[in-house]
Amino acid sequence: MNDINQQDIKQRIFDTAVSLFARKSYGSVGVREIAWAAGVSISMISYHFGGKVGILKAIINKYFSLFESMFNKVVREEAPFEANIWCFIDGCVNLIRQEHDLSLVWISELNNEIPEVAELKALNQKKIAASANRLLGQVELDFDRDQELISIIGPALIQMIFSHFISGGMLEYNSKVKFDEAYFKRYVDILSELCLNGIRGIFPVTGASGKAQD
Amino acid sequence: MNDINQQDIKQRIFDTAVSLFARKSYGSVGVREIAWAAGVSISMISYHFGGKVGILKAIINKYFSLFESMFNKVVREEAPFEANIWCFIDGCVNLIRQEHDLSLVWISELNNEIPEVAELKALNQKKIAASANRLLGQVELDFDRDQELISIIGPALIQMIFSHFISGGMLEYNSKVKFDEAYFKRYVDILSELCLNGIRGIFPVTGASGKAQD
Amino acid sequence: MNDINQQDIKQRIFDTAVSLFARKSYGSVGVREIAWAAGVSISMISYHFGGKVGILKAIINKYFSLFESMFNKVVREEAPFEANIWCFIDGCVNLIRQEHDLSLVWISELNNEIPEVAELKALNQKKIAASANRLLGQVELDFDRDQELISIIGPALIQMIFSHFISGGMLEYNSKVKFDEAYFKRYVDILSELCLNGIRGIFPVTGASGKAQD
Amino acid sequence: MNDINQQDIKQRIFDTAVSLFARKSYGSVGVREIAWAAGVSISMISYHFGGKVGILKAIINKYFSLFESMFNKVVREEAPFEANIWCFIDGCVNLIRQEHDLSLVWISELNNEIPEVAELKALNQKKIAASANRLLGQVELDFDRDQELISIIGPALIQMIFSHFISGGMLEYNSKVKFDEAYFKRYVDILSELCLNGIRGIFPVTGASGKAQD
DNA sequence: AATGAATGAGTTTTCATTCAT
DNA sequence: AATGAATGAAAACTCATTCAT
Repeated sequence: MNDINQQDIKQRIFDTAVSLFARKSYGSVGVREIAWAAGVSISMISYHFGGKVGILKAIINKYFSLFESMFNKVVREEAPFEANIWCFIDGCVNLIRQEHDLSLVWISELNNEIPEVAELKALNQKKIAASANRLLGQVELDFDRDQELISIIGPALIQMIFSHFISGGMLEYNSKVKFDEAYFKRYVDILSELCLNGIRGIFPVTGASGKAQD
Repeated sequence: MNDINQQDIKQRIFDTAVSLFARKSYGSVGVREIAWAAGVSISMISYHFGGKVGILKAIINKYFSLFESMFNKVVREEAPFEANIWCFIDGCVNLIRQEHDLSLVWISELNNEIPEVAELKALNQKKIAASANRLLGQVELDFDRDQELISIIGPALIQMIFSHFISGGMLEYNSKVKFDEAYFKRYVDILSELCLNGIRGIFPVTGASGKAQD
Repeated sequence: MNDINQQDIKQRIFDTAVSLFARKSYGSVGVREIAWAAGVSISMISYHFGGKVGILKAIINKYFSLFESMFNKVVREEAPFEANIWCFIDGCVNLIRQEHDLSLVWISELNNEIPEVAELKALNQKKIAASANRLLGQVELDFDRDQELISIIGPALIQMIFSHFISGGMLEYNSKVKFDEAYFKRYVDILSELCLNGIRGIFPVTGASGKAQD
Repeated sequence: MNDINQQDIKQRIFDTAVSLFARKSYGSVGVREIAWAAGVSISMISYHFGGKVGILKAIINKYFSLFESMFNKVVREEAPFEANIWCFIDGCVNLIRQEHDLSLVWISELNNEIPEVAELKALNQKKIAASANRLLGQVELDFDRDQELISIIGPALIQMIFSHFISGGMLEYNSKVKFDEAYFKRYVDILSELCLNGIRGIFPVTGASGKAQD
């Protein structure tokens, strides 16, 4: 084997597993299937990832590093809240589109009960919470009153962003719509409007307009 | 065993499976685990449901019948669009809260690849689409222009409604919030506002205000 | 399958495993080998014994129940110490000859490190110690002085008794000796004499002659 | 790596393997475990010993060379039989104490069924037999009559000597005894007495007193 | 209707060894 | 001399289902 293939194998296992997990869920995919699809021998999975669960952990870690760098790139504290929301949604959508299967595995295996994975989940939660707080830090919030609100809108936003990609087959009944560049531009706009108008409606005067308004 | 137990057994299997599938996903739960947890013999699963997948199909069917009757109860064509949206969200949330595990299994196993289940999925999609159309039928829509919009907001709404229940552990970072009756009242209100304000923002003059408004 | 075979399978697995473990050691025998040799399907091992280690545990338990009932049958507190020693050795030798492989597995896997087996070992130790104490209870011992002595002679006696069966191949160099009934009669006599004369030599006047001497 | 490390590696593998085999038996220890524990790469085992079984062969050879030189040092043909017995037991005990794990592996893997190892066993048997004959050669034996006796007492003596080290955990019920220098002095004395008194009892007049006695 | 023994294909993981470097 | 990636066979075990009772 040459150097290219050596690096290849680990990557090929990873990519194949991501693709299979996304389509069939972690629990329904066996190591054999991954190995066969990747064109490597079964033992390579234990060798490179220490077992099946190791791939999942690698996937989660990978997704988070991508999410984090995306967040740091698109959200700027000096920007207006509205712009940041749009940029965040746009960043998420771009990330999901670029790393479609990876993102899908992450969102799908969120309530995975494997103990080792639960640790990573906990870590992820903290990171997400920290990121979210940076985003929300811009808005003048009465925390005692609005904490509840945030704990509702936060997850709702995430699920909304993922909705198109999760529902997958559910959308097929409407086959006229083409999922092209323009579609996703609209997708981001609509979700962004939905979110901002929604928040404005709920915080009638102060609040959602953000500090940047001043 | 007497007749009471007979019915018992099938029900006990169903309930136990729902609970286990919700916590650990369909793929990660074995028939033995179900049988043991339900206190019945393993063969009973094949006997009553024709196999493991039979339980999943029963779950999906059950959820749909519940969903359908909920929808028919809360959505009224003569009511204003806004009221219907609120009632729909409220109905969904109530259904999820009453049949928490059942709902979770349904939403989680949406992109299950088992062929037999895929058929049910197709059926479900049609039913949901039909229901959604009844809801949306109230609004004056330019279908050629707004079809895209609907195909975005529809799934987004569903995922938003489920967001609190899906994200589960993700919310723990905010431990001050108690998930009581008042919380879910607020939950419905907020999501409803978010949705309606959002739509109003996007359809500035005509549109979202709906036929009923006239 | 008829009733005879049903009971047969578990027993056949047990017997086959005992035979294989005795010849090749627990660690070197796989479940497949056992299943094949016993003419049953591999899953039957997990089914009936909960796994490979379950067979070993069953073996140990079985041996101990045999050992215990043997001990209770041959050792009588009212008999003289010398007679009891002879009877004990004779009982052991008979047990080993009747349950040759079982005994061999037990003695061979004594320092097995499998955790689950260690628990059984501990239990066994207590039982053996209790039995040994009943045997030694007859002798007037200065415990503070003779505890050491007992802790040396006890294991030495056990190993001596097993020596012929452990060494297996080691004896082959002397092929003229036939291992028949007469041989084992001599075997018991010799070991018994060795033991008693040895003890008499060490406890010159009091002691080993035992209470029964009075 | 320099020459020092080269020798180091082979030795480290050997020592680590001896320690692991002693604790967990040959069959239960894998090459990786050895390599990891020794801090060398896995291939080194095949490289230096030609495979896992090569280590075991090396262990057996090593133990025999130690045993042989011990025997030649402690047993002297001109010495009285009793003295030789004591010296032999003392030599064995010292060897076992100095090379505890090595000795344990040897005694534990005696009935190992690996073909390559069986050859070594055969060789060992001859050497032991030859050594034993030198020891017994001192005694006036009627070989036709006493061959049986020897074939019994020989292995019994070996097992007796090892008994303390084999039984390991079995002794724990008697925790007051400390296994110090004085203990092993007593250990040798007791076993020696046991053996000699035993033999004297069996060969009442002639025999065990030995040629050298005259 | 209900059981539990039995199955064989399935699971993941580990094995000792080989090979190119 | 030494490595570590790679392998294929084998490890123990679990799977959902079937079948005689």
